[in-house]
Amino acid sequence: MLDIKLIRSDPDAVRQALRRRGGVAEHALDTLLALDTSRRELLVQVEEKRNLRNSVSEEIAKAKKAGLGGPEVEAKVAAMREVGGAIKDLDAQLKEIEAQLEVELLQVPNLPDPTAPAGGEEESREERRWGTPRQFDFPPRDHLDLAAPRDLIDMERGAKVGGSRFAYLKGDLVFLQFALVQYALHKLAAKGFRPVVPPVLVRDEAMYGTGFFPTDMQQVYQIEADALNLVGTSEVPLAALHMNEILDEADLPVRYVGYSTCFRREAGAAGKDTRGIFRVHQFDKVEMFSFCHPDSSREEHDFMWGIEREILEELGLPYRSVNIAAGDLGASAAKKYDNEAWIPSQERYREVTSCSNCTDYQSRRLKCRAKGEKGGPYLVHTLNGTVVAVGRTIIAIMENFQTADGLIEVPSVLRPHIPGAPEYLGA
RNA sequence: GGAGAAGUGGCCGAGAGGCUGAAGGCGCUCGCCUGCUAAGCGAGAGCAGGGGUGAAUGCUCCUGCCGAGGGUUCGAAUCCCUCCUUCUCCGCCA
Repeated sequence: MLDIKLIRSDPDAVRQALRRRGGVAEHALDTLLALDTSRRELLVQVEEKRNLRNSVSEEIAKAKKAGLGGPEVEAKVAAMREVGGAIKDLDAQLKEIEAQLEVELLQVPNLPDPTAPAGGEEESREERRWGTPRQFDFPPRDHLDLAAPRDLIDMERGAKVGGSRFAYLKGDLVFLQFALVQYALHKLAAKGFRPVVPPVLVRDEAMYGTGFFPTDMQQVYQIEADALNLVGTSEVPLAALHMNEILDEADLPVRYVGYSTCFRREAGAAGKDTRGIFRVHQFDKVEMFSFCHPDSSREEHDFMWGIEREILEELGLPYRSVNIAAGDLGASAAKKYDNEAWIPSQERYREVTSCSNCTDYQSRRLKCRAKGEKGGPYLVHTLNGTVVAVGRTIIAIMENFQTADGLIEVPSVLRPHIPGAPEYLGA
């Protein structure tokens, strides 16, 4: 959510920034400004009436205390009864306008960072490239084919039990999954991120607070009976962890690394990435999250992006990093890097991790602030980044490190976390 | 799931329709005082929204905030309803 005061005081700057996203929600600004104006007009009226009522009520109290009843007091009571009615009416109008304002405001995305390229998807800019896609002296298989001989990924039964885009992960891949998780958690904990296993079912409040509602509602599994939502990423419960709180400035940046299962409806993705576990309804992910001082979120963003690259490099996965264009950013993000690992079967780079700076967009909704000796409270900045998206990383490892015999070489950093510390899986 | 109890400022805790944004205590900040510290004395201190004013850090006024949201009333921390949370007992359970 943007600051209505900013929109009020400098609408042109906001307009221009939104234009870099391709003009999203630009049209909403005029509505927003009009609503804001009538809101403030009404507010003054209501408050004047409240003021009147408060002072006259006090007079009534004094008169009664002094034992003075009589017609004068009765007249005042009657007058205030009327004022009370007027307040009620005005209040209802005010509530209505505030609700509209809220609806509009919730739909305006964050202002992009100046260093995010303007324009749509095609304007996203490759910033880095690491490693060289391997030249195979045999035809490389994709992750499903590699899994098939030892039944490591069972899509058929996944579909039988859960429907399409569900899978059973079996055998060695389960160990590989937890090796990745363990490796990621250890690394992040060593860098000062506090490990967290968060709730994966959350209230609407958390979804709105993080900006997934209302924009991405159709991507979310909603449990109507209990008014809960399955999270698509632990970013949601991690961000909401400090909802309605004032953090101590001395504690900033407050960093967490969360491990959770993630659930996504993938509505509108029909026919896209249908093979294997690249795009499924359920996957596990290790996610990092940071609440930081507004002045240092750019550095924090680079720090977190750096961790993501370090991990891909330690795993030995060739990748490239892309600075996502403004028009392709999620609603909450001001800037985002995607890290794309080379997927041999697709002969292209595909997103495995990403890292977003949401500035104060989420914290304003979440009411998450910090306070120091000098000043505050002020809104913190929030950042999130994938540490390991287990499914996609497994795919990348399987495909990049396959042997002609169909074995999978285990990245050395993961071996200690697998029983027997094997060099190859499937041996 | 059933039966009870409770949610007040950074913390503890009073308050049971009318100068209560909220006693008292602890903690905190700034003065004063004693050679330092402690004690003592004095003062101050919350958040949000809005109006006025100023070039500005600001000043000033108003409104709201005693878990959240409604209601009753001239007036609600106090009465009523709904929800949330916590605690106790029973049941169930990994």
